[in-house]
Amino acid sequence: MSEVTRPSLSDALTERMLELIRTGGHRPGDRLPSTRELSQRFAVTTPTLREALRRLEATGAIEMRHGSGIYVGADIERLVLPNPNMREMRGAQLLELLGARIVIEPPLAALAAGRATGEELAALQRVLVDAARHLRGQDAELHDANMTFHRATARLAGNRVLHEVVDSLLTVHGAEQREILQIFDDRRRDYDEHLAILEAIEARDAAAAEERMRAHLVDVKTVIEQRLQHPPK
Amino acid sequence: MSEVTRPSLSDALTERMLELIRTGGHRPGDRLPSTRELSQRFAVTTPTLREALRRLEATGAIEMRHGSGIYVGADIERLVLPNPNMREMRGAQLLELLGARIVIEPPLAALAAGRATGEELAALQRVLVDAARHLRGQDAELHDANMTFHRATARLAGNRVLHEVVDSLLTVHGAEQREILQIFDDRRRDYDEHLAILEAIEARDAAAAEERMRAHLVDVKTVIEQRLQHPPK
DNA sequence: CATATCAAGTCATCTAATCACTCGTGGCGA
DNA sequence: TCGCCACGAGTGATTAGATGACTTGATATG
Repeated sequence: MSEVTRPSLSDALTERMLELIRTGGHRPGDRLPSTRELSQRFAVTTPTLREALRRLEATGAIEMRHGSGIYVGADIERLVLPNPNMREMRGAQLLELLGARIVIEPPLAALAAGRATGEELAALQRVLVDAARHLRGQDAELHDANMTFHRATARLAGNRVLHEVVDSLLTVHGAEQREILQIFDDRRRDYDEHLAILEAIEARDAAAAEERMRAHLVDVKTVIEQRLQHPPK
Repeated sequence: MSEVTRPSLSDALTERMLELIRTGGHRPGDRLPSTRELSQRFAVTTPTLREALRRLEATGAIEMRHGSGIYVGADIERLVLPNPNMREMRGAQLLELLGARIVIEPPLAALAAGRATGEELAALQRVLVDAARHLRGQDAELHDANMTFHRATARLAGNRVLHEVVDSLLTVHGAEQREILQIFDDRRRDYDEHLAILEAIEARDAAAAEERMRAHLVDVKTVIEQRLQHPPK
């Protein structure tokens, strides 16, 4: 069974700190307790506490001033940790991850069909050629090639924010994504569907590209749902 | 005069780590040297190094996997530390951010209409009531209330991954988002459109909810585009 | 061929100090 | 009285080495 990522002590600490700031009625600029007091209150040592604090500092939630204290950041709304937080989502969320991709990626395929240049299309082709080479190779390499296709398609859409979102989804949820591929386990079908998407984009048929990308992801999701209910012996 | 922050050892370390990733020819997914080796190379102790690593982890530059190693994150290109760092707010990026939201949020509104419970709807209503109170108040508070509506709607869709995506978009690009609101500058219209979306969700009319959310965001985008071309003096 | 076991490599955390910086306070001299 | 400055209590920054927990690939076993 795939344990994705353990919740480390320091992960939990980060959340407890956020909780402390939120429920403690602290406002931007307020000073928080000292590191000594915090480490005692949370029953961890200084270095461990500091790791949690550094994460909060990196996202702007707090500010650490040498010799002075720890202060609540100006942007109180920023009390979310994008990366470590997302990674803690696990397990049954395979389906939710696919659900998210079903919402986001098809429109991207349509956009890509509308604006991809010849050179970009050639690059996308090479990605698939590369994937074909791994059809009988190692799982890891095939997985990489498949993910590269989705990332590349997202990039062709020409919206950096959306590209970032897809990229981040596939990276942050890399473990889940890998598990999905393992359960899906139909290399040929994956490849064929990718090819169909590429052809639609090459033909600059936005509607077809969108529909094929959606069908592709729905396909995968359907298989995963079945496999989860009736695990193959 | 308050010198803001003096460069601490760990600050410098963070930058040296970034430098190592960039100039070391590392690509996303590559494994970096072990903590032990890194701490020796930089001549600091493990805890100090870890603080720097945690910051990089929080911004997505790297990923730390217990027992496995430290890996280069996906967005290797835009690695910035948020301390005194302000994000660039270029016009093109504002439009791309809105473009992303136009792709993602309408389907979420549809999902929300399909599954929101009475209690959740009541909560969403309260958010709008709260926003109404700020229609003549401070910019910051109104902005918060407006963003809360979008976040809350995303949450109602019931897909944690998608909710996380929207939340993350509004948080990470908080500065751009605030600028958008400032340029848009039509409080009444914003509020009315939010209200229309809420009504569609309450009526469990998924199609209408989706369409109104899309219209709302397209509205905003159109205004931003015009304002960017013909800035009001 | 599949499964179970094992060991090396790696991150996570602990402990107990010392060093470096900030800022208010009070002494000192003018 | 006023202003300058030295000082110290409080706080964050860093150190050192050791141990625990986890992952992963190799090996052994059925």
